[in-house]
Amino acid sequence: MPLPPNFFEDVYEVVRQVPPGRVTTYGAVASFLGLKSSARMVGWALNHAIAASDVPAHRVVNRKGLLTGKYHFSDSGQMEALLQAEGVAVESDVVVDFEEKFWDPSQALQL
DNA sequence: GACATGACGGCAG
DNA sequence: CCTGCCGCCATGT
Repeated sequence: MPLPPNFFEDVYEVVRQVPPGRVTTYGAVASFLGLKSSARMVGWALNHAIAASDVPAHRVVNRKGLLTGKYHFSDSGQMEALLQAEGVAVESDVVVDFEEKFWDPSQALQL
């Protein structure tokens, strides 16, 4: 079994720990969970996570800071709106100062 | 079982 | 900086 049985659980928990005004990437989460080369699985899990609620999937973007999953939300502008509401500037579907807003799961556990 | 697709990432050109 | 190709795992046809 390539994926851990609790893969969804782990993804949800990590994403839930992303503080407001910050964003993380699929790759970072995947790497943190041990699926380093399978960032797609993270996106796949998050897609289901939206329906699961409680998971701020809008805080997860790709490595360029691009809001790749905006079309998976109820409204195509929902993701961007949520981010801007939290203080994350978004322009052309891309997080402004992405490096600055980036939050790494390993960084959180590093405390 | 094979082929195509997808919220990605890294590398080469 | 941008584009294209490959690798990755799971799902749908």
